[in-house]
Amino acid sequence: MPNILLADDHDLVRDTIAAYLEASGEFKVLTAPNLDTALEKMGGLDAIDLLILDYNMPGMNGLDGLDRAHKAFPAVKLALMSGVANREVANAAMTRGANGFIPKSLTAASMVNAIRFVLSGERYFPFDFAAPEAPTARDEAFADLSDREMQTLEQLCIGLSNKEIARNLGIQEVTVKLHVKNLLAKLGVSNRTQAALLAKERQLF
Amino acid sequence: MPNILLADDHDLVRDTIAAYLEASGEFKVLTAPNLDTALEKMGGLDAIDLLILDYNMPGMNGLDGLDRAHKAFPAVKLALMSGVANREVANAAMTRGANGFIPKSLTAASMVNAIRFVLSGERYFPFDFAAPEAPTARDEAFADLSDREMQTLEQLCIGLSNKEIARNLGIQEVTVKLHVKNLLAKLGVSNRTQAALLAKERQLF
DNA sequence: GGCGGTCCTATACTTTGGTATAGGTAACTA
DNA sequence: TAGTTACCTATACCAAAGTATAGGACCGCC
Repeated sequence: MPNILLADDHDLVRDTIAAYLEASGEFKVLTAPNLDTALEKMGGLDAIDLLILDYNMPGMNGLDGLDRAHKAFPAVKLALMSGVANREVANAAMTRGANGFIPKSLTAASMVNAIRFVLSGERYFPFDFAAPEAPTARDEAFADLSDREMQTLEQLCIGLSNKEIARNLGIQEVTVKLHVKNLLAKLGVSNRTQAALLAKERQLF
Repeated sequence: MPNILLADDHDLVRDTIAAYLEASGEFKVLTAPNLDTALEKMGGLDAIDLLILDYNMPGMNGLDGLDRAHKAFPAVKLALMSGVANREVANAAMTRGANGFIPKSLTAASMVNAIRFVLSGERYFPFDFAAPEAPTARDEAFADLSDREMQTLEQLCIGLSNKEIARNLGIQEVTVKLHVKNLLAKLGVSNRTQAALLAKERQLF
């Protein structure tokens, strides 16, 4: 019987999903409340076949958690689970070596199918996991940002002033203004607050 | 056997929690993906004893959904479920007539106990539902905001300018500036972007 | 009545944010 | 080689944001 390790910081979600999977009689399910204890458990006696990671969890900053798990246990199959992630996140997860992506919009039965599929060595990646996912013209816009504009946006997302950003990046305030103006245009918003809100909404930082 | 209606927009979470509750053999569980269909189902044949609402769900803007449900079916017990809500939200829910508050940090077994408790007519309200909940000096700060300041903050969170806010609220731009200045001070932040970010982080709007 | 609070407005001011234009460097590319 | 792009800087200007102070209207409260 395959061993599954499920890492999610919400006890309720974790317990119930684990119970549901166990009830199918097909899997043995271990759980962990965060990435670190998950990795510890994987070093233990039980050989884990599949690690399911929640996207929003202590220790998982963005997709870096995937990399950590993959590096530590390259042989173990990885699946990312998320309630909010959009297609971009799913895509990024797959390119980083994940074997599956499980949106929480899935039904419980579909999840079991997906897990079975992944365990059999396939990659499960529901391209249609949600409504057509609004054109996302804006998500593409983020890709158009230059390095400096990206760094500037990151600082905007902490609510810093142009002056502070200039100091942090080691450039002049005028230059920051330029970057801000350009990134506002690229993102199609009209001021820094909207830019910060948009970036946060897209879970960029 | 008591009838429970569980409303959550995440299929996976909803299905597994419902399955877990059903498996206890103590309840009959119906489900709905949003508030509207939940209210529809309650108008049907089955008499619902307890309605469990997810805090973040289409149709639930903040706690208004609680009010709607309570007005439509005053006799039905209400519980709010949330993965992110802080103590303030829980408190507000209770003062609005909810019979229980179920944080997703609860274990599955505790949830069943809580539901049993609520169905017996008690109010379940775990004051200690999370880590000591970081001093949250700032969460209290939100309570200090006057009505107008709150409305102003709400508009800030869409990235509007003072001029636009003034138009929306039907007051002068100077007045908006005053409200902004005051709310910045109360929240302990130094500009509108930080205020918007903070409010969003606390899931206020 | 007076007191305190919220809300609104006004004038006046400083700082910050955003735009426009122009010019310079370096790196990569056709 | 010339052209493109990202990056940096400069000057200048206008708009928006934020601060300070003062005053009036309304309310509930002691």
